[in-house]
Amino acid sequence: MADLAKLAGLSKITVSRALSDSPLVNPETRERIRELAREHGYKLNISARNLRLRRSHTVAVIVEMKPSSDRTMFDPYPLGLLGGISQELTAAGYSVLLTTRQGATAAAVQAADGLILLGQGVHQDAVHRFDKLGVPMVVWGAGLKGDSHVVVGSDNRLGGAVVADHFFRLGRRHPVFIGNPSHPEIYERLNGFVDALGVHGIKPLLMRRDEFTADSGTDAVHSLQARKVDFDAIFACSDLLAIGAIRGIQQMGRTVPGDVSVVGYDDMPLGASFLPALSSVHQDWQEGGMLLARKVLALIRDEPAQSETLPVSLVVRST
Amino acid sequence: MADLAKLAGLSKITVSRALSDSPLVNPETRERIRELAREHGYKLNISARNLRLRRSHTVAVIVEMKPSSDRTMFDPYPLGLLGGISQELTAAGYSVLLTTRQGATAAAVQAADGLILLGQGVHQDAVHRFDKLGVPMVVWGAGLKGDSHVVVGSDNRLGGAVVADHFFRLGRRHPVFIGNPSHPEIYERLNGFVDALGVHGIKPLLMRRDEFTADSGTDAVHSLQARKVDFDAIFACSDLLAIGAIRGIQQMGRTVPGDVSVVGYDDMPLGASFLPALSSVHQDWQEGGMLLARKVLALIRDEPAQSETLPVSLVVRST
DNA sequence: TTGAAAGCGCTAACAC
DNA sequence: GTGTTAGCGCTTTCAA
Repeated sequence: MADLAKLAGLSKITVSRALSDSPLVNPETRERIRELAREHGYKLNISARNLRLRRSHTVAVIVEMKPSSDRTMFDPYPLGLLGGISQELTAAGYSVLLTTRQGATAAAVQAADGLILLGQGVHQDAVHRFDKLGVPMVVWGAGLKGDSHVVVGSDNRLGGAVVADHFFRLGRRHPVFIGNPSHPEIYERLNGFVDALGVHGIKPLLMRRDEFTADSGTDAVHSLQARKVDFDAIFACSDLLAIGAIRGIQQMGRTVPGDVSVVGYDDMPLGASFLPALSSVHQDWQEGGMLLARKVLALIRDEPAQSETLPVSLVVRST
Repeated sequence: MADLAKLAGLSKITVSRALSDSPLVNPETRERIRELAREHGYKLNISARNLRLRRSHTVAVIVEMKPSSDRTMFDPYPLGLLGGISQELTAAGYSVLLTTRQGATAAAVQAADGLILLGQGVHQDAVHRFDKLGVPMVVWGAGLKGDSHVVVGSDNRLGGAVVADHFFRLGRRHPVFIGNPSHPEIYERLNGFVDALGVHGIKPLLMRRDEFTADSGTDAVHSLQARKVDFDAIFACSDLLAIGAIRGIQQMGRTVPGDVSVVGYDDMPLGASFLPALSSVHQDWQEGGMLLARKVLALIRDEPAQSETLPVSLVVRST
């Protein structure tokens, strides 16, 4: 900047103002300086600016990247979120600092102006650990009632409810839920499902399955068969589970959707091109990421921010 | 730091040395200072350090996040890479700055000490754009011969070759390749496949398919049938394609693996729990990410770094 | 083994 | 509309 100032015959501060679009500077002067900067390949020194402004202009995104079979954290899911987050933060002049839980002790993370937690609900210990940093924080997932964190997540209750409605309208009266309700998000799906069916006096059966694999889905259906359970609809809380369930149903000699309706969750590409094409609950990850970003930004600016749930939609295909 | 110095009755610089593990400082003094720092929740100001050291201690990772059907960029893939990158860079005291191509004009990205490009091969225009930044850069994908970029990628030629060997040992003599060889990585797979088969005097058929979906795989098989092609093995360059191909084969009234052997690529979770369980070429994304990170770090330190390909392995399951 | 001085590149506050 | 001064918090000389 000092060099540009010398070249332009002006002072450093005028250069600074010109480059940061300050209204204090004469438009012509500004253009001249900008041109000079371009010409000489000038680049703003972020560290110096951040030091001066006492801000890092950075938001740390802490991701659970260990692909555990326990959690649907592999899939298109995290990338969609990250895309939305990145887009929104970049537009606001903030950087996205990507870390795992282990890496979160790094000085750069501690210095972040804000924190976004992905892949762990509010219930996890991790959240409390990061609470202590005293930095604006937003969490993806399902909120706990009475919890004071800002949580953004898709409306899992609604997800359960729309599937319930769908089944009821199809005349299904013996629905089954497959999944692991000890995950808060899954628990909400189950809840929405149960409540919406309850209105019609229907009580679904819960088949608890911890793994989110196709095998696990097939196995669940085999169990139903072994227990001679009468069922005509399955709501699986992941697409892989759903696909496995369909396989199990076909092995029983029954048809989908003739004898049994099946709906999955997440609307993964594989489901759409599966045969029969899987009906599934769709969530807009990108939008979720953008919302997460906007919330941290609000908190950073000392503006209020509330938890928010995103709508989901049922994509009805052939199952 | 000045505060800590006052508290300890020492000078700023001694505090700085103590906290950065300088051998110049008395071990007892160091411990005393560290204890003090902990006690008072002292946090290093990264911007100030970076300003002084004239480094950002940041590596920008530029990801193509638009999930195009053209490329398998959704999937576990990028997260595995990102995990490896993050792990390695964090351990070296560097931060991972995540951006998209659009966001790459941000000042923070321009200030990065290094660049990692994901999701676009060396052939893309994007690479040349980033070249101009004059920052150490490493690219994921397939290299071009004669190209001077540092490229890390899995050994796609080997991937093709192991599948060829596998087919030959099974007695298959009429193999087909399904995929889009205009992608450099896919092109290499095809090449390895063709060359390894050529040794045995076998010439595979290329079924060009641009989409990496299951439908596209099914369609490819239907085309083979319509053209009355005699085939007994299919190498699909994605798992989704392979699954679609298997469906097509079954619709023809033929069996997998009885009549036709099928191998996919990427070894996605869905393939393993597909029925029949899909054989696939496995790549170690995590390791790839770590390697990418180590290469940029080397370049940043002005050490030499060469392109490198990672081995892949064929996971033989039921197809 | 410790310290004093200097300065990295930027911008807010206050003149003019 | 432009300039001067000062200082953000750190580490590399150089000196003791």
